[in-house]
Amino acid sequence: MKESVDDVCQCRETHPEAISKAVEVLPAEDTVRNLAELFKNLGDPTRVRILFALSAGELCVCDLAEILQMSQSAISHQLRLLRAARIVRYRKLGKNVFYTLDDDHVVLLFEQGLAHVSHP
Amino acid sequence: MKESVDDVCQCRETHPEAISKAVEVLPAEDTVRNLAELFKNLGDPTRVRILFALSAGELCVCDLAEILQMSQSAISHQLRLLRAARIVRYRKLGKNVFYTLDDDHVVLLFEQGLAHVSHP
DNA sequence: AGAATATATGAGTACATGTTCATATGATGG
DNA sequence: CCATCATATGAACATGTACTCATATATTCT
Repeated sequence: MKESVDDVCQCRETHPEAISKAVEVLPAEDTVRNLAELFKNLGDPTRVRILFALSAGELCVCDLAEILQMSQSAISHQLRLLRAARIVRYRKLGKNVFYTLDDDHVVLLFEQGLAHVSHP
Repeated sequence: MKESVDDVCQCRETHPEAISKAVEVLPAEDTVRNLAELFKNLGDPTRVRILFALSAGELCVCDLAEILQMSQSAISHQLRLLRAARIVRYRKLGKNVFYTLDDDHVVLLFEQGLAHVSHP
């Protein structure tokens, strides 16, 4: 990510008021990055399905593999990401590891997202 | 994406009730794909910033390049994606093309997302 | 202790993604 | 009509991603 002021558009006809208004609205770099990261984590069909499944209740890795008809390894890799993003939580119980949604924000995001997907 | 039933986890100790409950909750393939696609589109810092900027009002490509301090080309490529996803709308006016948020779902999603990002 | 089960992880690979650079398109003004 | 400005787009490239396969870790049972 190289930065140089001259990389920027050389248009002359900008709209200063609109620009400063937009600049004010822009959140901190960190916030933007975290928000994008969150959405990126929700932006994969496998993870979406995992999270939908977990919205019905606690499940172990094996259950998820069965539900999604995917390999245990594939599921495990995805759960790793979701754990790192603190989207899911887990508890070990014997040989099993049970996963749950960390909170209900995800469900709300899904509902909101579905409202958009189910277009006009 | 290869599919074979034997690719699936060979655990014996699954939880049938939890599984069928989860399976019921799983939306159609299409729905999952569309939802994931939506989130994927929101899952990039550049696009997040573009959308935040647009939440303050209509902007032309040039304005966005100035605001984000990025090349016109980079912005244009991202707007292409956002257009295709029907997240933004545009109108041509002379040499300029002005972009706006297609609806306010995105703002709601951002608010919801920020609530999650601003942790416990 | 040793076998079996459940999960995690590292390497490898095919494919997607975000940017740059160069150039095309399309509108406006001399 | 030609030059200029605003935007769009294609190719190229470097990086990221999602899976598979093989293997490691950890727990339970005998």
